[in-house]
Amino acid sequence: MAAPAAPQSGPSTRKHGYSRKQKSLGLLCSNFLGLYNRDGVTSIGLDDAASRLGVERRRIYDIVNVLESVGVLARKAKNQYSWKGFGAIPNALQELREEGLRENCINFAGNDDAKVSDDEDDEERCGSQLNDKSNPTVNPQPPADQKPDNRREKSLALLTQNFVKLFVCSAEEMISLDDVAKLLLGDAQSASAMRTAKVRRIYDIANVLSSMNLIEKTHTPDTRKPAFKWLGLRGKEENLVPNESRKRAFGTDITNVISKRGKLESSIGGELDAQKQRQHDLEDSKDGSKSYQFGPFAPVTIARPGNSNMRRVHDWEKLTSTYRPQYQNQALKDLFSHYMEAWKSWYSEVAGKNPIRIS
DNA sequence: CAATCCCGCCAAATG
DNA sequence: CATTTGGCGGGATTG
Repeated sequence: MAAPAAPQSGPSTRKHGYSRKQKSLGLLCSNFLGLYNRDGVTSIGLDDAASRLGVERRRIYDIVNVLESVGVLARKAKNQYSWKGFGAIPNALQELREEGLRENCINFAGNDDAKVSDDEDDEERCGSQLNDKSNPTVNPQPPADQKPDNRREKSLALLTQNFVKLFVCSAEEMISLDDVAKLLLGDAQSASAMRTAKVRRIYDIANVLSSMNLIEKTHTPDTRKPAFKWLGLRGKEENLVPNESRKRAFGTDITNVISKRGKLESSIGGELDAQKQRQHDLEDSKDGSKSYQFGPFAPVTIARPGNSNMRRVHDWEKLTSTYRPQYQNQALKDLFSHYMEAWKSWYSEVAGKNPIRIS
């Protein structure tokens, strides 16, 4: 009983079988976003989301927690979240930045420290480290905190906050996974053991953040180590998406592939849903001289010693609800090709680009 | 082999 | 007490 589900002994099926990509948190998040981004949506029920996305409740919590940290959602009540939209992101980031800077008491003031390649801005935790029922340094709720929120200290939400603060506060636009883990761990001394555990969570966060194009997975130029690049509101233009057409929500249910890890569809016989609609109507790409290597500004002033020169970076204030996936990762892009079709369906509807009427 | 991270058990919060 | 939230890490997948 409870046999771990026969791991489908015999992956003899050369190319078919279980694909973990199809169940990734990132994809799920994209579906979630696509499902609730249309106007008219105000509240989101966890059960509703879970069933419509075809996943267990647990997964929704993961997404919701990180989305809330960026302002896209807000917990309203039990089982109930309210949709704030992408427009709420700039503000949320702003607050995170200020909050992060405030918490950052220590200024190290290290001069001749000079890290070999990348320097990392300190973050949270400056004094206490071991369990001490003192005040929890980093915490939105300053005083009157008697509740043992030891749990909250390790919550995905908080981790996400800190993750974002890391980028929003410093001028760094690329941080290696290793550093992130180290910084989120609680500053100094990083237990190699605990780091491994933490890394799992970081992957979760990164996937969700990636699906929103706030960050992108890459690796350091020099080394081949995995890293995250902060995209922020880069590439956000108020070009289209007046989003004022119709608040009609069609039965656009996009369920994640129904397939469990240990099982493989035996009824799959090349379910290539060859959409008759051509899909090579790539948007943009109008000019081939577009280099998004480093954004228009990208204030990556490596000047660390000076620091404190935090002039207003970017102009996050007018972010539209536009949201177009433009992955560069070969892996993700490949994955997305399949998903793209479904995506474009609703996207074109919302964008009003192609008044296609799917009926 | 190492990096990535899905799945879901089961324990804290709530209601 | 029933439910809702969500740590946490085994171990499957991928690279």
